[in-house]
Amino acid sequence: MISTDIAHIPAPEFAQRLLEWAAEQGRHDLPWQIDATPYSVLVSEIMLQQTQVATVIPYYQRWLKSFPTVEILANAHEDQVMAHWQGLGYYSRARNLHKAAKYVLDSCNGQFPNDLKGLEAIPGVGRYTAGAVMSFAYDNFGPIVDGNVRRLFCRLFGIDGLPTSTAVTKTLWALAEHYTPQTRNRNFAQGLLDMGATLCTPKSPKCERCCFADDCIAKTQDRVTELPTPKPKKVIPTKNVEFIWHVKHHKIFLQKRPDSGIWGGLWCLPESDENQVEEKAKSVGKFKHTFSHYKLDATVVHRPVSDETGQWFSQQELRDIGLPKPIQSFIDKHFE
DNA sequence: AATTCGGGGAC
DNA sequence: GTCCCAGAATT
Repeated sequence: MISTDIAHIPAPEFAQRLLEWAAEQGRHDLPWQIDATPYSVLVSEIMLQQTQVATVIPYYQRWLKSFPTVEILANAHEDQVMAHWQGLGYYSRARNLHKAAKYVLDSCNGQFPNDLKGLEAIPGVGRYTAGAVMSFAYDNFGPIVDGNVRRLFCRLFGIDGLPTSTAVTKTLWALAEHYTPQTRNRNFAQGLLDMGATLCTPKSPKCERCCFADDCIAKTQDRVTELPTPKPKKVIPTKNVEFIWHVKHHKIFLQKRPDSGIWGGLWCLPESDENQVEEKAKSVGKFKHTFSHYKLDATVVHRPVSDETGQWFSQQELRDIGLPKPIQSFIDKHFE
């Protein structure tokens, strides 16, 4: 149980007010809200992890067109799966979603689990996604805590401390379980997300349209700009990397990157082993790229490569595999 | 408890 | 440029 000291709004009243707000001001035309099935909800939720709605929409549409059912996804080739994820980032999500389809087919007799525990056993599905599938696919009890809920709750209940810290996270989940009703869960969960995404935004929240403004600790104590507690920023390092340019007979030589690490599972120009580099090679070109946790300073050079370690691709074939965008863009400039 | 996974929207 | 996004898995 959570103390009424923090949860200062009665649960039934909270749900009622949120549902009413959602009916009037919520989002009702997102692609994954149409004919939601456990599979389509899972696809959308995995894509939406740390990724904004506007970015996901075209990927979601293409995905369901190519992989309309969990069976078709399970039987698809990995390269085709990765190609559909090209440019979306966090590529382990794609590999896990592929694994998830195989898991549902092989270990669940093709039937999606319909409880939180069963859903969390699916590769790539954590506590948030399990709750989201329960709510959106089954319209059943499924508490959710994502970035939207963190921000909304930290303000509404006046919670200090880093919103992703262990202590605050524990409080947020307790609040989510406390306030999540037993009915109308689809509308309830959607309302929470809509409120965080469209009203209780990081900057200049639209408190005048909020159904909880009178009860919001941050608002009533004029601490909206202080909550949630901002993350301390840190400087990101720069990595210098060499990629290898190997072109023969209008074909380019690529290697599949290991599952772990950046661009995992994508085809890419071979990366030269720094320890093996003895002499300066002729540079083909350079490019820079910024990730969230480091900067990449890349040089592309001519170097010998063992043919066993990869495959040759024509310009045409490059379109059917997943290449990192900076690599794709470099190749487009220099190939042919 | 910290780190590692991308890329882009919004400002 | 900065901040952060319908987080999960790994160390």
